[in-house]
Amino acid sequence: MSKKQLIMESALELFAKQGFEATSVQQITEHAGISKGAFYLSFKSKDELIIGLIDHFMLEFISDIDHVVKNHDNDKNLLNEFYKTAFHSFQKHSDFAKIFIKEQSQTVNEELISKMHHYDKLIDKIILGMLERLYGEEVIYTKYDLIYCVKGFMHTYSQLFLFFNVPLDLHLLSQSLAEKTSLLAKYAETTFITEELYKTLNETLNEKVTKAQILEIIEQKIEEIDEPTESESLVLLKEHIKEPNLSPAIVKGLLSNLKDHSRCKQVSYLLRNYLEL
Amino acid sequence: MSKKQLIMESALELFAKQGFEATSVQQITEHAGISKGAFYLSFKSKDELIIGLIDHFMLEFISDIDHVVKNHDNDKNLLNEFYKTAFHSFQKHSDFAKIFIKEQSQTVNEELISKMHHYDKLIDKIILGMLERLYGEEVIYTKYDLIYCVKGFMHTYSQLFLFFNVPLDLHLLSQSLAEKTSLLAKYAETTFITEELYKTLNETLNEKVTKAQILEIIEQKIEEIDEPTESESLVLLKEHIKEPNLSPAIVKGLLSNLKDHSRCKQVSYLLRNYLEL
DNA sequence: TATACTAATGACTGATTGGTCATTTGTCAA
DNA sequence: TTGACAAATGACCAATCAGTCATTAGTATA
Repeated sequence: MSKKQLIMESALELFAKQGFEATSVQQITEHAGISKGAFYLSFKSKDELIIGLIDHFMLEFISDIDHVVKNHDNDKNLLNEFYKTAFHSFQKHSDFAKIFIKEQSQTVNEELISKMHHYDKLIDKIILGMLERLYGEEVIYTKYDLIYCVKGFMHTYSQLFLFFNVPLDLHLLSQSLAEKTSLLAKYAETTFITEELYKTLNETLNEKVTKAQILEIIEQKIEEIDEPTESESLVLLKEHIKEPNLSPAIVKGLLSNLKDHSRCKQVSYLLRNYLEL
Repeated sequence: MSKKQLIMESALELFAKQGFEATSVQQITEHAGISKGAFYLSFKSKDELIIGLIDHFMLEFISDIDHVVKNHDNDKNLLNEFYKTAFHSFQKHSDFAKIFIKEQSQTVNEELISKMHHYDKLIDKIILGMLERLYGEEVIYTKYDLIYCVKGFMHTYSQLFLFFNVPLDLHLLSQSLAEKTSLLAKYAETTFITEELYKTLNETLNEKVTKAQILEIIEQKIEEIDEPTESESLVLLKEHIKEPNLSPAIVKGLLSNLKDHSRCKQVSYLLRNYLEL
């Protein structure tokens, strides 16, 4: 494990327990068994660390639910699978989920706030796509409102397994929320969040991932990954992004090499978005 | 205005903007135009201040919605009035609402956590009473689940006017949520939070379960369960709790016998908590 | 073994924290 | 005007913070 990963894991645990502000760099380095100086060899600052954590896990979460919505072929079960995937991800990375909920609107750091909004919008987009696919014209006026209901459900119910250590039947939970969502989609008529209001709320942020950002993420992944296929695919794609030199078919093939690798699928998602595929 | 009130108002503003941890006593006293020493004449510590704030506003909020539920005589409009009152209160005390959402699960302070749980339970009770009054037998199995839906709606939609400064039509919002709640109450069937799960959650929140309580729960389960493995495991664990006589490995094994049985996993959870495993 | 280079250390800095307390200021009645 | 007492002050404390950097340890090459 790289030092960077070691630090991130230690920090994750402490941030989840105490919150970001209340956790000192000293505590993190002691918990990781390294010196304070070593921390600053991996991260320029404490802020850079939390942003790294947010990026890492949010990308994984988003690529997970995006994958389900894009590739699940049984519409009847899609809602169910969506919730199951989301909650499974929360449970798997419960320390991160705690941090995410805690720092969601509590931070002072400007960059972090816009990061959060950015990811929130990506989630919105995925939920919206799902609702459109499932209900089409039926929800044309209510879909923006429904996004908030879905997120409301996810928030309240996720508290259950995040902050009370209760064993829960995620399958039943997903089924229950799928039923509720479906009921609202089919019968709710009084919409509060219209398309216009939704657009107004979100017009604040509209930034794409920059070339530099995506290159940095790929480089980080290359160091992290040992498997030759994935590693080589990443190197080739990195060069292609610096200066396009591969045919669409090759790019697509390389991306599919990454799609099913658990630690590469989020970068695969980012690349698909960046290359507009 | 008393010095105490002056300090509370200044702190409210700063906590809402920056969070509790990130706001220093110095900042508060400067903002209030008093000396640092004067702060400690009114409050024994910074923690006492935040607890005072939580108490003050939560009591007002809770008495507001309780009053609506208890005294509103037109059942047809009750849901609507409930949401309107809640959101009106959020809007009127938006600084406090921000603090409440931010610190809800982020704080380290033990007293504050139990305060929060206490008020959360009071809110639950009010919502539950409202649902029972409106739908009676109809929601006998779904009402605990519905509490979480109502709170989910309140949480997501309140973010809108708390963190985006957009003028919103609270009347329409309340109407929309009342319709949604009513739909779920009438048609939702797949309940996730059963009465038993709800009670389990709230028991663990409270002070620790006592030995007598846990023994009683186990005895009740033993009578309820027919399967020999689960039943025998319960009997052995009961003896172990009366007087510890089993090795950690055996205890762990017995608990895992219970974990996957749908009607035993709650008691398994309680035991794990009680035995601090 | 000698050299060159990177990785890692932890004592240190200056700033800030929550909280204290000797001192000053303000307000009374006598 | 004086004395008594409460209200208010802010310099001060030890602890802790994020971040730095001269120094050392470890490793690879010649």
